[in-house]
Amino acid sequence: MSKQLVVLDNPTNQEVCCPPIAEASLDPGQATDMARMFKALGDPIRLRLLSRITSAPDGEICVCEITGDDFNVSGPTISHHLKVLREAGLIEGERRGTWVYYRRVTANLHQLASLLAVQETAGTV
Amino acid sequence: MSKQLVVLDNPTNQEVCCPPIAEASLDPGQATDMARMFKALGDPIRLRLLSRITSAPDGEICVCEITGDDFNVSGPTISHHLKVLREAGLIEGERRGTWVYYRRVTANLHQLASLLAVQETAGTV
DNA sequence: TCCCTGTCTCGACGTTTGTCAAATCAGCCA
DNA sequence: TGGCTGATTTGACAAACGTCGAGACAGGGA
Repeated sequence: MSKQLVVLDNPTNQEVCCPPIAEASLDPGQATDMARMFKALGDPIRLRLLSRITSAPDGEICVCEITGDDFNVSGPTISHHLKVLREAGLIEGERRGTWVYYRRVTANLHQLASLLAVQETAGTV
Repeated sequence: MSKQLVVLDNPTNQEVCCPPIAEASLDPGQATDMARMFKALGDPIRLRLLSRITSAPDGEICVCEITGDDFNVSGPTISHHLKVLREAGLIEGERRGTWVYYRRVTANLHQLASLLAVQETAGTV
């Protein structure tokens, strides 16, 4: 492994998945892939972490700006949640010298959003 | 309770939540609400159930078309998953005589999708 | 009325998850 | 080289989750 700019990991980086759930039934294999990503979003701390990363002005954020923050949780726990998001393919991390930076994986976030796309039919709750 | 057309439950039916995570950091309260819905999507069986319901031609589907299907899981387990989706506010159920029908809650699905909205910047992974 | 079918609830089980403290790894600098 | 800071891994534990079988409830029909 080279020393600089190592992309930590991003196992589920499939390109494009499937039509919106409103258009056709998801097949079991696709459902497993997508569920892994949704599960990663199923925790308030991870959702806030992802939001911080995704909305960062520079497109990335240093972990040093996160740890011991207003998350009311220990450093290792933050690290654990970042790993879950990383292994789900929603973010990717990179070490630059002392610090580690995270940024979003746009394609996969977009994939989730379009999977949930529904037309707002009038009269529907 | 009246006998016909009883809406089973739909506790988290908040109207509109928050800007996309890419635009501003989610506050803790909103993150908790949204995470509850995402967690409900974090299981392959539930995702497939939601897809079946959401893509049903009539806008709703009878549980009798689901139970003992190709989900490789028992009836009570299907029932459990439907309950999780229901309590997350993603679907709602209604009994009509012998059968129970489920349909999607469009507003909340839309809310999740727009929370994940990201612009596909060129050159981003 | 009684039974039958469809759906849900209850209780139990093994597994997974979220959390922490302690230890470890990675890179910088004296 | 050694020590320092930043970030992750490990090991442990309680809580939550997914699953099932058994039983209960709801409605329809004989």
